[in-house]
Amino acid sequence: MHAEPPVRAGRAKRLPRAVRERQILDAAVDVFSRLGFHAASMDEISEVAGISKPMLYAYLGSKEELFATCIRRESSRMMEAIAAGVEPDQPPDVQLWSGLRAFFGFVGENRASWLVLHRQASSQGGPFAAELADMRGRAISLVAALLVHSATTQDVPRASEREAESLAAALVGAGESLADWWLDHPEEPAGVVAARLMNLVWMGFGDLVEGNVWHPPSRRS
Amino acid sequence: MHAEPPVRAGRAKRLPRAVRERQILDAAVDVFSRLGFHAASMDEISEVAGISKPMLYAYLGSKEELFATCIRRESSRMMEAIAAGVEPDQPPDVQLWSGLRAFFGFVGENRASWLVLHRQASSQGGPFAAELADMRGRAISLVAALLVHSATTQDVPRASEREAESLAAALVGAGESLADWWLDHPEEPAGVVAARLMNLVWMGFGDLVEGNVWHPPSRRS
DNA sequence: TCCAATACCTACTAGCGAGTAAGACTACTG
DNA sequence: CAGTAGTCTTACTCGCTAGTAGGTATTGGA
Repeated sequence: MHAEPPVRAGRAKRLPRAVRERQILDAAVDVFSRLGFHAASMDEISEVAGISKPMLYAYLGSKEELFATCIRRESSRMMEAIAAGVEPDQPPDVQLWSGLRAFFGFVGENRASWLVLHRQASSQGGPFAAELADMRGRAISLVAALLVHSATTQDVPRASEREAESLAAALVGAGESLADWWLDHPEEPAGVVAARLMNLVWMGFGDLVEGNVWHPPSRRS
Repeated sequence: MHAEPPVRAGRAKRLPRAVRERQILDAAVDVFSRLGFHAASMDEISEVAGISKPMLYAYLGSKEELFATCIRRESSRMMEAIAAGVEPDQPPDVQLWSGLRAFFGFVGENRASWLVLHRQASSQGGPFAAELADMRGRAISLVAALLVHSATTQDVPRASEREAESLAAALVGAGESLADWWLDHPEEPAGVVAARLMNLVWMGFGDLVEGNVWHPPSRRS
């Protein structure tokens, strides 16, 4: 009746550019993850960010540029999280295990990021697909290198480059799909989901149906 | 210079409704697979189909209805192809193998269908996601049932319902991802790609890096 | 206290694309 | 040669959204 700013006061508080840009990117990731690239409107993003549309354009450029920036930021965050979690001096199975743990940990704590990266970016044909395919390609190459390395270590040089890469693609896809499944069954802890995938790809169904499971080497005993 | 209708003559030849509907659906799958749901316009679909826009609406309804119809048709085709390829009276590993062969065979011969199903449908939040998730869910359940069955056959009842389902989700995702990878490496035959995935999920990396591979039981020797 | 830079806004334009109104062509039926 | 049912078209309306023009607060320095 006489008072006002419960939501969306007329004018936003004045803030330095760097801070606003982060807020805008946060809002953009949120909206893009919920609606997808096309269905998301710049009006809604600006509203969620708490500023007006021209600010968006002044700071982040066009809609496409904004989306690309989101993808770059989120993919960097994810790759860093995984790199931080992996233990490079361990045997291959342990490296894979720690990588999977880090991946599922990230997804669990950054659902919006994951949705933008996995669903939205891959389905837009624009320059984003390239951006995204690039990150995905790096992940696949990483896994492929791990495979080749562990194979050659065992004196089994039969894994060709292409074979390793295709297996890595399958593994990455399995991780993505399992992450999606996990979003619908959030009651499970990240470690359990990661362990399942680890068992699948390391042991295989053939072993699993016979009761043979993989488990991490105990740290201290 | 005096004759013409190489492209888009003024008026389309008169055809019975059923035939036109098939043409329209073919065109729609093509355009949707290239551009995605939102970026595809009804104008372009009608042009590719060789008719005018009101025909689209008269026969197939709104854009959403059209897309849903595409998804239903293509998913049915795929499920039938897989069902036709699987051999129900065989042991679990052979069943899985024949299913994978059928799947990659279908994708290889129906790239557009696959793109619509996998990329476009899953990223639209509308009622399509439900439609698509439904088919995907059926596939996952099928695999899960196969897993549970093969586990119980071996007197290892430890695979819980949920565990089997999540493993099946991972496997389906691995198949999808590998199919996408395959689109970028089409020189490989379907059977080779299918065999790789079969080895991965049945034997596991642990066996593969040691040189142990799975291969189908020879039919006649 | 003035000034300039930077943050921020309201209020538009422009164009694309879903969906439709109203009618024209074709073919079969009597 | 009607008449009628089904096929097919041109030529719109109308809403929505990317992007912008032009102007107003706020701050910090001279």
